Amino acid sequence: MRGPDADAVKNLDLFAAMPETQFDLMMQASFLQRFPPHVVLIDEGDIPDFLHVVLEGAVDLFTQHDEMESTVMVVRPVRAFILAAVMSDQPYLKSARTLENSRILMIPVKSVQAAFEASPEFARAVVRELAGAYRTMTRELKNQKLRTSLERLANWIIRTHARMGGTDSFNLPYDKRTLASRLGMTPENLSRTFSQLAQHGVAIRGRTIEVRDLNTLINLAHPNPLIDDI
Amino acid sequence: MRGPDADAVKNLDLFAAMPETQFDLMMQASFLQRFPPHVVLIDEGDIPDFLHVVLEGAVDLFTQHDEMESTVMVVRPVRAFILAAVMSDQPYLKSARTLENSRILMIPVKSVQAAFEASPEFARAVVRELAGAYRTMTRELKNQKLRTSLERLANWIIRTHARMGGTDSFNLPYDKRTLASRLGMTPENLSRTFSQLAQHGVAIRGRTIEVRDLNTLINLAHPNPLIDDI
DNA sequence: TTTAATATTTGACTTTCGTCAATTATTAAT
DNA sequence: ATTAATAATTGACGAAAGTCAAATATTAAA
Repeated sequence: MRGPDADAVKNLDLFAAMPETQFDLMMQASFLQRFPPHVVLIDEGDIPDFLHVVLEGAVDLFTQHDEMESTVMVVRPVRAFILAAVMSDQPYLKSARTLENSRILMIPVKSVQAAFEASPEFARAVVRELAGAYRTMTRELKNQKLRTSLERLANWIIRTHARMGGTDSFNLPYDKRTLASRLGMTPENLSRTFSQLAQHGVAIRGRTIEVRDLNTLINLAHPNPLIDDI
Repeated sequence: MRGPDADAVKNLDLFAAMPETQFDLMMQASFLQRFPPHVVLIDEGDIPDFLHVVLEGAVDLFTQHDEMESTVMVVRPVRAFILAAVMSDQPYLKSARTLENSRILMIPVKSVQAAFEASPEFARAVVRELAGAYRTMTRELKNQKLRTSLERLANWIIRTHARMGGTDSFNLPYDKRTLASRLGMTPENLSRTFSQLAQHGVAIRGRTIEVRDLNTLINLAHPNPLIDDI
């Protein structure tokens, strides 16, 4: 792979410090694919064969058990996902599916592992990435264990509001079913929880969320830098 | 530090492949401390100064927010903990306190980072450890999001039963308050959930758990290798 | 041991959240 | 634009889990 896509990938923290030749070697073994929405890219339990990088679109990392299903996170460009399974040669613990039309770069596991052996810069970056992923998961577990669903939603809105640039009103980045699952609740409960937020400075019209009174919302949500990554 | 303690540490996956001289260098900068039960070793939010290794006793990794507190995991010998914060120079996301009389090895962050730069073997081990820690946290989150507290307790018993060597009856490794928190429920709810398990092949007398009918218990719990690490 | 402190259990009750079914919106397809 | 399909909301209800207080156990201390 070459061109602007390769540049975008090379600009990732994960690959930026890697020697150019090593990176090119890895890219030569990799390929790019387009997928329509709702295509399953990874089945949990499978042994990893590729490191995936979202270049465009969005990927839902989810998991199933008994009749239950839950979205763990949504990955957006440009970002690699499920590095831990790749680096440890262990079965995927999460499945992955596209949420939208997406372009995904697939780097063979062997190439990633070879690059890791060959490049100390890349090795350092892998450690940073894994440590960051671990910490993200720790935050998520804390969010889940220490908060009610009202608080989780309130904090999600605060965080997303900030990510969208702090503009008063923004659109949901994915459908409410996915958001509910991501936040660990049912769609019905999400719907009711949204209504509750009317008393706390938030207005919802369809997919549009308007933060009318951020202070009131913060007062309810109790955002915490050791949970919310703010 | 020298002697059998150093040997135990050197035998950890994390340090086993490291060159002897490098390891000795690290140990020279480290020190060993004894702590009584319920001593706080780490406060979440602080910047890491040591990598900790439990040599004896048990350490509770927990987190607090609003009036809530939750145990994330209990670390037993011989095991390092909170490596991710150390490797990424970021604030601890969890606090740590002893549950019992414990001996803790404290390795200065600088020494760990120096060893990481100097030894590719250690670098590889760090990646394995972080990837494993990430996966443990992923499992924990799945456990929390996909299961009821009855199922979490049932699976915890199956797992602990297996770890204790599969003997029919074993003792709780820590008090019920901590177990409840670890499993994401209140002590009252744990107590009631234990009673429910009487109909599913488990008998509880004080701290002793007897697995009377493992098949019945498994039938309730639905253990899953992608959650339970079995 | 006996007492005091702490941990656990139980009861009564509330809150949170899930389920199922019926509507109502929204989106996609003809 | 009309229809069909899908998504979201609402109501009615039940189940799961939390809270508070009191009663029992258990453990630690005198």
